[in-house]
Amino acid sequence: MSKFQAPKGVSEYYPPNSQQFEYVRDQLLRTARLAGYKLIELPVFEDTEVFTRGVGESTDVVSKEMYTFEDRGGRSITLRPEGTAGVMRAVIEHNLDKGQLPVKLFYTGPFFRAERPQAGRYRQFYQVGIEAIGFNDPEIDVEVISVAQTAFKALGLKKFKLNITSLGDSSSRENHRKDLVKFISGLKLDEATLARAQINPLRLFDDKREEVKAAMAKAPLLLDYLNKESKQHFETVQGLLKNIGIDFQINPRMVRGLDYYTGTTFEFDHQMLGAQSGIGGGGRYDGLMSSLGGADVSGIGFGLGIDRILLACQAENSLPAELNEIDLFVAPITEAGKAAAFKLISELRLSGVTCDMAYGDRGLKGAMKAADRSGAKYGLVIGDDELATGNCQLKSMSSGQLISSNLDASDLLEKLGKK
RNA sequence: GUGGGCGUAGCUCAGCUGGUAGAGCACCCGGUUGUGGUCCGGGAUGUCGCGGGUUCGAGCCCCGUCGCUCACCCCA
Repeated sequence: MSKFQAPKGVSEYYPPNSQQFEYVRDQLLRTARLAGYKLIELPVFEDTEVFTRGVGESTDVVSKEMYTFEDRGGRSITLRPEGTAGVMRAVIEHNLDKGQLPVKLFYTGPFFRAERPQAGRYRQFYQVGIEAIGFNDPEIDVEVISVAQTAFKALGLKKFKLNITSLGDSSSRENHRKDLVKFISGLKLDEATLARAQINPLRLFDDKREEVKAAMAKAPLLLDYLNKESKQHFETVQGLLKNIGIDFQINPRMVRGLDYYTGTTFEFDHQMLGAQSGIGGGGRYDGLMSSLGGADVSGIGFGLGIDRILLACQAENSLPAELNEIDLFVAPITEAGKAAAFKLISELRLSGVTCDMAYGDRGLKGAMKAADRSGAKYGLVIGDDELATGNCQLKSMSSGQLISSNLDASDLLEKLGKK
C-alpha cells in the first residue's frame, strides 16, 4: 500500500473506466452544442461573495459545504460548489448580456463541496451545465429541459424521471411562506427540524423521515399560491413539454437547495441509483443577475452530474462496449522493422488513424500479444521480408483474416477504410 | 456532525469452535526460431490496515486507532 492516498471523497477516473467517463461527458457536451450553446470556461475558484450572495447564505451549500480559504493577498476565495453563480459573475463582468438575447452558454469541469461522501456524492464532482440568459418565455424553459432529456437519451438511458414544479414569483412565494410558517408552528417537531424550518420552511417538504412526511401531508403547497401570471407560465411550459413528447411528473413538494431559483424548477431522478438519485436539475433564476450587481435579466439553466450519470449508464448497461478503439497495432520484429514502424504510425496518426506499436524485445509472439491486449482492430507485422518486398499482411484481430497491402501509409489507409 | 458495514496477493474474495494463508482473474516464462486469443506446463507476489492486550500460539478473541464504504442531513 502506498503512503499517499487521494483526499477523502474524491472521484478519480483512470483506464478503462476513464474512457466511459470521457464518453459520457462528450455526449452531454455534444447535446449542448447541438442546441446552439457555446462554451464558457471559467476559474474553479471565485471571490467567496459570488456564492454567498448568489447561492444564498441560508443554503446548506454555502453555510457548511464550501471549501473557503484566504489567498496570499488576504482575499477570501472559494472553490466553486456549483456553476451558475460564477457564470453570472462572468456574464456581468464581460457584458455578455448586452448583445443579442438569449445568451446560450455551456460549461464543464469539477465542483467542490465539503460533504460526507457516499455513493454518487463526492467532494470533487463533475458537471456539465447550460445557461440560457435574457429570456423568460416558457419556450426557453422547455428548451433547457429538452436538452437534458436529449442528452440522457443519447446515452441510452431509460430509467429516469423528470419532476417539475414552479416556485412562482416573489409575491406568490411570500404569500405561501406566511401560511406555511403558520402551519409548521402548529406541528410537533424536534428542535433540529424546527431550526431548518426557520431558515427555509420549504425544506421540510424534502424530509425523508416518515413522521415528518406524515406531518407535512396537509401542508399548504406553493403551487396553489401561484398568481395568475406565474400559473399561466407554468401551464404553458407543461403544454409545450407534452407537445414535444417529454414525460414529466408535477411534484409540488420538490425542493431545490439553492436560493436563487424562481418559477420553473426541475429535477431528473434515476431509478437504479442509491440515495443520491438526482442526475441533473435546474430551474429559472430571475433575480440572480441583479443580486450579483448586474442588470435585472432573467435566466434558466441546469447542472448535470457526470459522475452520477456514469453510474446510471453502468446500471443500465447503456454504454458502447468498445470505446476509443485502436485501429492499428504494429508489431516490428527487427531493428529495421522498428524504425519503419515508427515512421509508419506517425504518418497514419497524422491522417487520423488511432495506432500504437509494440515496444521492447519480446519477440513476435509478445508483440502480437500486445496487439491483442490493446484491443486493436488490425495488427501488422513488420520484419525483414516486408521491408525487402514492400508488401505486408494486415491482420484482422477479430477474424484472423489476412489482407495483403503495400507497406506504405497511403495503401494502408485505404485498406483500413480511412480514406 | 450522527449511525451501520467492511479492511487478507495488482483485482474480486475464501479462510471452520484460535494451530504463523489460499482460490479465481490478471501478470511473467515455456510448449511454438514470422502471427494474438483457446489449451497445457511452470513462476513471482502478502509487514492479513496500524498499535496494544489475552494466549504456549492470533488473519480469527478484546481494546484503541486510521482508512474505506453505505445511510441520515443536504445535493449533481
